[in-house]
Amino acid sequence: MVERPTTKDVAKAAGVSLATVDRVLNERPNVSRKTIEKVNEAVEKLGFVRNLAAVNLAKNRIYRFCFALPSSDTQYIRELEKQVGDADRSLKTELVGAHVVRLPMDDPHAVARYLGGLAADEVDGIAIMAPESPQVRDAMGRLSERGIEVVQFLAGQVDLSLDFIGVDNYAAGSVAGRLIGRFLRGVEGKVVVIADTMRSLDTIQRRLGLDDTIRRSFPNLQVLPSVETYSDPSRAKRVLEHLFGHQDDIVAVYVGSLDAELALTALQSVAHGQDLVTIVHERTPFTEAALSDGRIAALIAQDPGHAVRSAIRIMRARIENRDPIASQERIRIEIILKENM
Amino acid sequence: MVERPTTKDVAKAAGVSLATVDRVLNERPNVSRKTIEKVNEAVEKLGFVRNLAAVNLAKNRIYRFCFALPSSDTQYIRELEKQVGDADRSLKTELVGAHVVRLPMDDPHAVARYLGGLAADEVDGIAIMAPESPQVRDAMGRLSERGIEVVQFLAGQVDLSLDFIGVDNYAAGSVAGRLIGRFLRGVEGKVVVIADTMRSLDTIQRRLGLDDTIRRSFPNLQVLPSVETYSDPSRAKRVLEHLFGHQDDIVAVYVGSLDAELALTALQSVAHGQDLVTIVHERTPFTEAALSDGRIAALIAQDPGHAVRSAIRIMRARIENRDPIASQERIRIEIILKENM
DNA sequence: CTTTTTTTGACGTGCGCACCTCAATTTCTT
DNA sequence: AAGAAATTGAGGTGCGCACGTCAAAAAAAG
Repeated sequence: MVERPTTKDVAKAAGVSLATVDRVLNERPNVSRKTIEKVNEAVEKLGFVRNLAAVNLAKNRIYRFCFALPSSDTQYIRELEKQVGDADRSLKTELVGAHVVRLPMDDPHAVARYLGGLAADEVDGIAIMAPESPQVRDAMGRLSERGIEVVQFLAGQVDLSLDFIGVDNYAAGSVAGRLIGRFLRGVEGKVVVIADTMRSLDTIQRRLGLDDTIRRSFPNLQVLPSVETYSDPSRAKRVLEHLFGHQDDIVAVYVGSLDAELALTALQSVAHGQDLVTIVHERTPFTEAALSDGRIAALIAQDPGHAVRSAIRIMRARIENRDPIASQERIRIEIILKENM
Repeated sequence: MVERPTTKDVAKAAGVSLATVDRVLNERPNVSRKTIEKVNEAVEKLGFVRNLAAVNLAKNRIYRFCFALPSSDTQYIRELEKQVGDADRSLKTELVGAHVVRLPMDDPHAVARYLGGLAADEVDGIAIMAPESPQVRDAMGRLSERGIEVVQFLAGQVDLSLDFIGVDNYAAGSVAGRLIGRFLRGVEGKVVVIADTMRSLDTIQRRLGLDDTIRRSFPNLQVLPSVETYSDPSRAKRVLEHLFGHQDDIVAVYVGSLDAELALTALQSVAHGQDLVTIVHERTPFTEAALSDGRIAALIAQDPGHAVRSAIRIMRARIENRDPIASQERIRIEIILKENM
């Protein structure tokens, strides 16, 4: 049985009092440089590590984390909401709570207004899934200054100094490119890209990754200009009909946004019976079914449960002034086939 | 600010004393059926959840977990060892320690002897990565009875009632099969399977998965009998030379064990310049390099860091009599291409 | 109804740390 | 050297719970 050193041991080893150790450990004022060093040396020497249980108990701290998700009600968002609920339940015992708010992410002012109204005594951290916009970015920065931990969740604001939880979308697009190229093994033809809208940063990055990989590694393929559905089924069908009417050697389809269902439904009525290599993003009941019956060749996904838990761990680590474990928190780009569903 | 209910609140709500609440919560004897129900109802009503920090503090409990890994010194095992070290460091603050012991896994008696010598006061749980064998299985069962939590780590004993951390190897083999079939897109030819030894359960299961998928979905391919290297480079080279000398339409190679380096090195000298779809298991510096430069088409992997952390969480949950979060603990079969390394 | 057994209550202690107050001491100013 | 300021020590309290002791009350057995 190995006894862990306590603050008392540190005090003895450093030749100072408990109060002083406390001052050093909690970075309170009025401690001389020399004393700080003495204590830190003792900490090093003993390998002292704060007992988190005791810290949390003493602080009697409850973490309340909020996930701001889009109000659009897709299967993927619903899955995220469920994961937040699960995390909330299973982390109760560890003194953290998590809840969801739905915000109209297409209205940056409304989002910024909501964020602006948040107070540090109602929530300790917030994970925001909002598309890039200056208003939102500013609001996030201000939250951060007000002492609320902010992370970007699955959707990015460019080059902000906040933590980002989610995959590298350029790489995700590249993966799609390689899968399509590999699955077609030298066949010549054209690749259709379908997206909700190409104005979203994530979609743009995925498209770039796809283009670069295809251009570099699969010159037999040609990527067509993106088709935007604007989440409108009839529009989707119309533009796809036009496309398939004018191009006769389409061999692959890549849906670069989150609404695979809309895109694939439109596609099915337009390109029925054609042998297409189809790649879409994210696991949902719909995409899983499509993968099972072969309408989709592969799925590129990021685990929503992992993303939620990771966001919580990161916010918590930041609040406690610890460094998150980078390797644990990196969200992987998952490739899902029928066999590893 | 929401106040969490405490045992005191439960006592008040149930109309009993703190001592009685304690008796019920910790399942101590001498409590009447009625009282137990009253307390449980109060717990339900208030949504009371034990404060883990307080529990751990009061119990002043330190968890010591052990990872029993094979003494064979491959890159993958070394990576596992590193991950255990990382976990040990980052979980210090949460009162858990983890360390590695290396055992000669090819000697079941030695393994069983080591396990038999373990006492419950030196370790709280052990994760064992040992190939299937009756002796080891028995020893694990006895450990479990002696109050040491045991989990099977990445290598399985069939149908034991212990937790298993690792991927479904049949599915992993199936994934390999689908990747090979997809990447070859109808090309006819033969698939070579290379393994350290086919006597390991994991390897057998992967082979089965591969066979079934190829047979069902890719009748253009034919899987050849497995080649065993016995971890011997010269033997590997010899048998592969023989194989490639007698078969002229080999189109794919699947390395079903963990020693991709040995197999690929032998392969390279034998089948230099041939266009083979090669699939191997696990990320190591070697396999990553091979993936980068195209010698490997894809990697099938299970995240060793995740596996280690998952094993620790599961052992801990078992000790605390909690249920692990199934979805968090499932190890995924990862497909890794150049683009999502 | 008494005796035995079971059930309950009251109370104390300690886990390791944070945070607070009030002196006592040391160091710096002028 | 005297006062002001900075630094340190001593000590207490409480976080929520586990665990132990002892006595009182209630229920079961005779």
